[in-house]
Amino acid sequence: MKEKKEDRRISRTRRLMHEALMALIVEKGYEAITVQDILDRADVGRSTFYAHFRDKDELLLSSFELLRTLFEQQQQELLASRRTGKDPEVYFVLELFRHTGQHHKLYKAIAGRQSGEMILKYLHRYLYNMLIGPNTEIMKKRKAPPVPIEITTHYLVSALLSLMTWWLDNNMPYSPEKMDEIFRTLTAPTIEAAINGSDHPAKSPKEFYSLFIDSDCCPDK
Amino acid sequence: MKEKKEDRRISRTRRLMHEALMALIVEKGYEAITVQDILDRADVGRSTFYAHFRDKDELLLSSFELLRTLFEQQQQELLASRRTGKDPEVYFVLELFRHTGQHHKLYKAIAGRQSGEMILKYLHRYLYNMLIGPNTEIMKKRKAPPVPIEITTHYLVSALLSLMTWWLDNNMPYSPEKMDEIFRTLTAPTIEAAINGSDHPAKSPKEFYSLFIDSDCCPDK
Amino acid sequence: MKEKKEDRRISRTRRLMHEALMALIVEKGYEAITVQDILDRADVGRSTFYAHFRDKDELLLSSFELLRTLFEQQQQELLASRRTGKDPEVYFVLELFRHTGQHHKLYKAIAGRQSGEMILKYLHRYLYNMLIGPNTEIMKKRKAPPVPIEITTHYLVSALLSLMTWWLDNNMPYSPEKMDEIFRTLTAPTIEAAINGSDHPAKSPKEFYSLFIDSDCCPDK
Amino acid sequence: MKEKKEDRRISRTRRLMHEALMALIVEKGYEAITVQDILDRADVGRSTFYAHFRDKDELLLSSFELLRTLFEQQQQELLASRRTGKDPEVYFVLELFRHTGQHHKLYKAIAGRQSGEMILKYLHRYLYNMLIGPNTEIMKKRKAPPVPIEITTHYLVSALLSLMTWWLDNNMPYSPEKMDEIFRTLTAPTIEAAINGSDHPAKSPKEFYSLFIDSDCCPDK
DNA sequence: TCCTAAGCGAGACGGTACGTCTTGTCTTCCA
DNA sequence: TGGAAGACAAGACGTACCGTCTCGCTTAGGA
Repeated sequence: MKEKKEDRRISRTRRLMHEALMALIVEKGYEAITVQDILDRADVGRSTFYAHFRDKDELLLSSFELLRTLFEQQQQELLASRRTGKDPEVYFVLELFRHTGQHHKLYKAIAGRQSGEMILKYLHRYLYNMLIGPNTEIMKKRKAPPVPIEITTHYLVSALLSLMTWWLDNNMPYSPEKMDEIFRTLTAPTIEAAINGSDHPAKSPKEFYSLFIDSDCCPDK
Repeated sequence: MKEKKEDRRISRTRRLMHEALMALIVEKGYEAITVQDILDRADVGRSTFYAHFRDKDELLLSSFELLRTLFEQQQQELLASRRTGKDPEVYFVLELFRHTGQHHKLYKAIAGRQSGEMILKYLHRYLYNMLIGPNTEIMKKRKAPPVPIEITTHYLVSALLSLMTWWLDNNMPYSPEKMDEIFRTLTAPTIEAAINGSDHPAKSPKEFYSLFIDSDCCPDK
Repeated sequence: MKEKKEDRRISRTRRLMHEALMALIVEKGYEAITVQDILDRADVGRSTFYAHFRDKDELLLSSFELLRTLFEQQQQELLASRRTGKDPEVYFVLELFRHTGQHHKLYKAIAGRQSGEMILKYLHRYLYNMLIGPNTEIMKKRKAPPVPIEITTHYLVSALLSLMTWWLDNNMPYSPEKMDEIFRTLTAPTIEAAINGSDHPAKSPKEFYSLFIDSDCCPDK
Repeated sequence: MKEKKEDRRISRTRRLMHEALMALIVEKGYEAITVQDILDRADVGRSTFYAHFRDKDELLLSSFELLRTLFEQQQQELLASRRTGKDPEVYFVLELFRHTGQHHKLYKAIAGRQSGEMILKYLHRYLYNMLIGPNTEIMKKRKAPPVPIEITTHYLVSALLSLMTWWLDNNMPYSPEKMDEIFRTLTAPTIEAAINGSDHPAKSPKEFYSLFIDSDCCPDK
């Protein structure tokens, strides 16, 4: 009981700092934020900050884990509520797009310009771990897939994240549902192909590249 | 005549700074480098540096453009030399893997952990511009592709880059040729599907996700 | 009865802090000591410390008063024990040198390099008050001494303290008795001169300075 | 010639900092001064400060050496100008009192409250070195002085400094000439006594202490 | 016997100064 | 006279202490 109170006091400070960070990220972007900015906004002492976090990055990561936890809780609730019905119908990627869309200001500020690096790496690892389990399961049933399993997984995660960042960077011109559909359209055949040799094996280079390179390309500026 | 000499002098300075940057990147990674480090290594005055480049990033970009130029020249030469023969057989992605493999120390330091952000953005833009032209051409001939063309292009570029970085970050366990093949295996069906509705339209979500998520996934922590 | 016990409890804490301070002073010198050091050493809570002392200095002063009390008690006892005999023979300065010599570790750490300022001021005041009474008495009996009485007193105290610190800083190369003798040798004529015009009045500047400055002195580096 | 200019630039910054320090010392006392205060006052960057001085103390010492140099130059000039006449008549202690009186604001702020420690130590060393030479000379001519020579010198220096600080702390109630006279009155017999056994040897303790301690002294509060 | 007040430890907290570091500007010198 | 050298201002960083504070614990005396 007493522990609870102390915990609350402690986390009050942490919460203040998280909130300050979030507000500041939306305002001026992560990189431009100074530790002092956070202190001023959160009305917190410098030493307090460093007592809780090694640096700005650790605070960001910590905030991010809060977001992740939030997302996962929502997923659990959704799952639970729908399970009462007959059909679960909870699709991860769709929910991810929805969640991201809801917090788009935050995600855009975070994953858009800078700091993206770190956060994207984090997300990549997170999603990778999410997929690697099921994927390995599936793979074990088949034999000798034409593409190594980690590559496929890495590839799929990158693909998802690239759609995500494109979506955010372009002000979300489509609905989460549409994005989900696009994702499925683009990756489904790849998955098919990567798992079993698929019906049509890898095209020869010549065949493949003739698909879209038909001129002496003079790219860029 | 003297202008020539002066030009050389100038570029001597620039070259020194480029070399210093490259050496330092390999040594300690881009982010950890200080302008002062570069000055010391290149034995150059502070003002000299800022006379040539706005900041560290501009120097990196500048160095990168040198690399790109080198790559393009190699491509031209290759193309020229092979064109004398009957069959061009110059495949862009393959050459890209080869080139990257050759300079892997540099690319790893640059595109690996740090600084990746900026350089990857740069590369993304570069490759995007390379593809967007041909792609648009192709698209015009078809009608109403199921996925917007910019998304497809963005997607493909991200896919290529993700393979690239995976390859570098994992110490290039496969040959460039193998990577090229993997790339083709993974993207060919996607291209097919994105351009014309393909034979099999997007699977329903339920169908799709059942492909690899068959359990209450409890990823990571 | 209860007060007694409580007092004991209280003073137990205070005693711990005093002891910690003393030990730490000998170890690393007063200035280098942190309040935290004291807390750790005394195994005492931060708030407890500040409940007893405003700051580090107050603790030092308080410790010092303990020492002074000790010294005075010793003096009283000595006085009492000797008074039973015929001749008191308790000479203040001599006892001071003896006392200081006994606790030289402490005094050296305190009055040597650091913190000296405060403690020396304190001692100065203490000794000054000790002398000012008797001196004034004596002075009243004479008329118009050539040097104002406060100056003489201040001077004598400084002289004593300077011998004291010299003695401590140089690892006490002489016995307390010898130091006492030196003190008397150096100050007796001054006292004589300061009180009554003495037999020989102040020398003229020329005469005086010719005593020891006979060359163009080029002091120091 | 060019060096001169550079020197001037460099010293311009240093001069600004010295001036700022002096002004601030008079205003609020040395200890209360923050490095930031100095920077603000001198309109100088933080790094610049630390490029020139390790810390606040080093700046103070440096300033002090400037003062010392000033004093010594004045002495030289005085000496030179008077030497043209028949009689040098430059008396060191007198001039010291005069110099101190001229800059009393500064000296009071510096040597009064805090920082005194360091500066007084410095002065002590300075004056000690000034005396030790001539004194040793004189001593060599006599044999076996009753008080070791270093002690006498240390004693005299302390005596001078104690008069100095008393004078400053009490708002200079006497003229430099009077202080000089007092100094001579107080120290002349001591010097006499310390050098040769003097006419009257050290009084016995009983005799000596009866001079001013005639009651059970209850000093201090 | 329980109760209440105080001494106490633990340590979170706001605040301030420090000395380090890096950046980009600006002045000065030299060839 | 234009480029190199490097002094400089600006200001963020992470560290170290400080003195205040809130919180429960223990304990001892009075009910």
